[in-house]
Amino acid sequence: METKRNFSAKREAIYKVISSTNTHPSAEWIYDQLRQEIPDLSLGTVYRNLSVFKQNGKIKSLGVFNGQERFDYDTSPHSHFVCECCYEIIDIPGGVSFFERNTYRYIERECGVHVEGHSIVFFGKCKKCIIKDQR
Amino acid sequence: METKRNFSAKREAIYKVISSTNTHPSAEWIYDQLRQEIPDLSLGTVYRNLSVFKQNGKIKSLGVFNGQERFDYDTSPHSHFVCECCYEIIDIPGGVSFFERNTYRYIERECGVHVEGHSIVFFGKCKKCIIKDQR
DNA sequence: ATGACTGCAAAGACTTTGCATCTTT
DNA sequence: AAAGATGCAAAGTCTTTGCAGTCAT
Repeated sequence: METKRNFSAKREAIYKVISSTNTHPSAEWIYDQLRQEIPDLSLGTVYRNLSVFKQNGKIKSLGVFNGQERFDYDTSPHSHFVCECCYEIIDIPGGVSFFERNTYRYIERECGVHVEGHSIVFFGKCKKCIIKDQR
Repeated sequence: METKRNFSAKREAIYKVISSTNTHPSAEWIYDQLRQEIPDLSLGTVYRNLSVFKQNGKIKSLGVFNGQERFDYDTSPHSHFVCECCYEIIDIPGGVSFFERNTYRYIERECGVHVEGHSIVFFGKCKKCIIKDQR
């Protein structure tokens, strides 16, 4: 059996940042959070570890918004709201995101594909941006 | 009154390409389609016109997949399937994409935001890639 | 003529990667 | 010591943009 190492101080730190925020961060945001604590951290390391986490299934990519890929440590099914002004991403509480299993089957039948997941994103303007624009 | 020009041979050609395909193209794909017909077309022009169409509401962005922004001339509400192997994007027939108006209201109440739209994307493997992988 | 559109190439933004070095086991 | 992780900087990919020239009205 291969013994996978799967530990490093920096990896832990990166995971801690992403799993302790509800900001759905980008690589750079994580990097900025850690610079003070870990001055010799490299942005490449953040990218490499995010890639590892993604493959592990420890995090999920929410897609690219405003040019940056955004991540979520909460891999349970839920949907998101993205502000088109400031690109804040927030979780939507409740079961808005769920599809019946039948929906997957329907698509598979209808399109001849195999469905493995889905993503629901609502767009609009967040509270802060609404207020900001009223001034 | 301002008189908007809103015409150019190249703009028309670009719109014709995007509106005559069901591939949900990227800028580069459109460019490649037109190179033969219009040898002096520039990729920058494709990007600029796509940006115009987006602002016009003549096309919709489906988001960034595999690093490239993909577009749809069909702006009516419908959802999509994206193959995670080859990044083919196909339309899902039927009403899979609709939310009750109440859903928007629910999110607005719950999150304090203003919802303007949404996007539903299913992920998986397309027919071609399923077959390819069986060999 | 005027304002809009375009080609070209440079610049921008984000992400990936090669290689030497450092860590963990 | 061996395998893996990292820093650094270069390279890669996609997109935007400045400017001079072109096109439609």
